Amino acid sequence: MQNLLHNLNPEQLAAVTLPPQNALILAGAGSGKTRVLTTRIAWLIQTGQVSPAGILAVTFTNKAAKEMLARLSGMMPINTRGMWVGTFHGLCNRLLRTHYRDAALPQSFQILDTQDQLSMIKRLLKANNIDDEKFPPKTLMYFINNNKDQGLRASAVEAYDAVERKMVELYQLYDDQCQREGVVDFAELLLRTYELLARNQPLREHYQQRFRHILVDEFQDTNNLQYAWLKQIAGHGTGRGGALFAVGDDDQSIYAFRGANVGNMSSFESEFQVKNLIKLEQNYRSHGHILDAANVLIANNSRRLGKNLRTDAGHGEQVRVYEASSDLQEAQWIVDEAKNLVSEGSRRSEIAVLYRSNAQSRVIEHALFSAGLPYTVYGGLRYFQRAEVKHAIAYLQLMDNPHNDSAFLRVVNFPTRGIGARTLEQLQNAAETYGISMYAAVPYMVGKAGSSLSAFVKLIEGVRFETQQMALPELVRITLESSGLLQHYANEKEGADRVENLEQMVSAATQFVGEEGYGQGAPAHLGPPSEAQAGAAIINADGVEILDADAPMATVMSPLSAFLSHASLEAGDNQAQAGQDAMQLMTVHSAKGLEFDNVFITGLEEGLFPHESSSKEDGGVEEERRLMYVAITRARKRLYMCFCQTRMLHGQTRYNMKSRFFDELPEESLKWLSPRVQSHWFANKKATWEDAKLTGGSDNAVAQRMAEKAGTAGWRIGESVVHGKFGEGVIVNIEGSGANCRAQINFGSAGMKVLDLSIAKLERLGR
DNA sequence: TCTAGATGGCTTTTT
DNA sequence: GCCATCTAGA
Repeated sequence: MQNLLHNLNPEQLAAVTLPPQNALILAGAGSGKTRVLTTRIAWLIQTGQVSPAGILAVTFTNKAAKEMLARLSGMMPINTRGMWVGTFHGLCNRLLRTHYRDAALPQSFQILDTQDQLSMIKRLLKANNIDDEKFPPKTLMYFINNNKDQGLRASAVEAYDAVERKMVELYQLYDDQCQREGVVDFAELLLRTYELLARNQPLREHYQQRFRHILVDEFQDTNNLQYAWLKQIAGHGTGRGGALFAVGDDDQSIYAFRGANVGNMSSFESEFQVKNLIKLEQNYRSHGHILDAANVLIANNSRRLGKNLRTDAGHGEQVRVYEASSDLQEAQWIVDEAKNLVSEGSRRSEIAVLYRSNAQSRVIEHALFSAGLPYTVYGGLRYFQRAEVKHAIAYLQLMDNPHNDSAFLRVVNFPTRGIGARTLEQLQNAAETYGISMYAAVPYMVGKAGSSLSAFVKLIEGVRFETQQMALPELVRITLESSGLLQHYANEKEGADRVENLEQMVSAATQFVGEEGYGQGAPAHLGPPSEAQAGAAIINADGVEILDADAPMATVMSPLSAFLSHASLEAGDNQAQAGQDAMQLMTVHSAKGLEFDNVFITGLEEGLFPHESSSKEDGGVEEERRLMYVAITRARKRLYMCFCQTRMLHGQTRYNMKSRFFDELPEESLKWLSPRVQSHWFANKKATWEDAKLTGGSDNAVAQRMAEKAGTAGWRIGESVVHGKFGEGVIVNIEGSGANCRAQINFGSAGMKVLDLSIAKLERLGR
């Protein structure tokens, strides 16, 4: 116990040892949030306040769940079994598998990932002859998901015009189709569980009584449905529910675009009458200047719960700021600085390059590659999303649930078996006529089309039969061979990687079977034990027998079903060579939760960061500012920020102003590495900053002489200017010469203006 | 059925 | 400028 609580600061200690009541912990970046969460759980158990079975800990990502479990088992001698630690989706999956009948799902229901969902919607639109120009599949998908995230079924959605009414209609058709196929999308996992518990009182009360302590990580990222789910399981308003311990940071809320509602934090505070609010403001990560920058920046946001980070680490170095003439030069500068860092003894893996959007990585990657600096880019295709792996998964899905039309369509003609579009169209019509799956509709097909289709069905049935008694890895191997997938890719010229990925599936299955507690030899197909065997049967006060979803997954679902869930819910790693000491390239979003000694924040330009589309949305700029806050607080020792005058974007050269966030940072914490007058026009003339110095005179003067020669009244494209009315801007283009010279100037928030250079009162922005 | 060429779109991301 | 997706034609 002493050991457990030792080294906690007073706020952390207070949070860990709070009485068993609802609590909100405002945990700033680098304040030891995960530590508090896990120590709280360990403390509750070790003081005998709760048994492991009374703990429910919810996270958003599998990574966070795993980390929590790892830390817990390192902290406690007792094992973590019986404790529920997982993602919202993972926990819901477990509940639905156990109570599949009450949830009106087939036992082997399958989970659609985003790709599957979209292709399903496309199919739906086609089948109903809907113009997909008028109803873009993606729009419909967002519509459906957003409504589910709000807890709204099609029947509950209010439509105000014809288009919306149609969308609602399609939403209903989509749900019907999912139900027929026995598949659920991600949002459905949550909504279905919520509805299950709402409808089923004994079940609801059972879980409410069981979970005495519910702990939630990254609470600011919850959407409305997730919050409702938590309220339900915590028995809000019943007077006998468990205590909800929510940990979050409103300043790090960066997922509003996918439905997260920071407002849930204050709703929680008022609705649960939270008396225990603790702020963790002691930062153990960053040096002073970095923290000052973060604090001063985020203070520009209104509607904060209010929090200020402090450190004992001392000021450290200033934030280094660099203005490049072009994105190419920005990348080169990063290379140079990174080389310096490495030669000063930094590990490459302690250097992170952050950007707002993925498109920015290309130029940087190119520069790093040319310089021979090893790097890894986060955010590529995940293992289970690769086409060949998805194909293999589809075959496995058909073994487990042949009525999954998405899986059927994906592989019915892959590798090609002479089953063309027309055949499938007919099959689809038949399926629709009889209200059955495409697989089930095959016997209704006649002629040549019919025979090639039945051959496919025979293939699936054959493999299913052949593997009846086999363990999962063996089943996977047989499937890969019998389906012809391995052959197909082996024959392809560039198929070696794909073959390797497919073969990796066998080891993935082996590993999975071991980790999930299935016997290595357990038959993959064997149905789960009867409900009486699975978990402990519980008799509630009304004499109703309830099965608790407590049993290990092995008793709730077959190895094959479990493996398929795993493939959907945990798309796998996307990190390349993990072993190598490589620089880390990623978006600011994916950097959340990570920390590095050295961090570059790149592309700090108006329109890019803050992103231009954010200014249209309500509160968009505040979210961008939080994103910037997240970026800054990733750095431990050294932070770099950079931007450029010229950038290639969408195939066009753009001239952006430096980000407004620079004006919101404390000047004394910044160190400008470059004067502000270098223009891209120079760069185009292959004149570098050094050249300008050599040619003599002040740099400004040189630039001006060159501009005057060009007859642009001394002004250059790319130059930063100040206008009395419009403020700071960047010259984007100059037309005409002499007295008729007019300039197009991007004034950022004041918009784009065309000004007559002989009339407009402009001043040069120097530094 | 396969391939080349045209088209469109383009912020962020986990499950 | 790049990528995924669609379409026309061999």
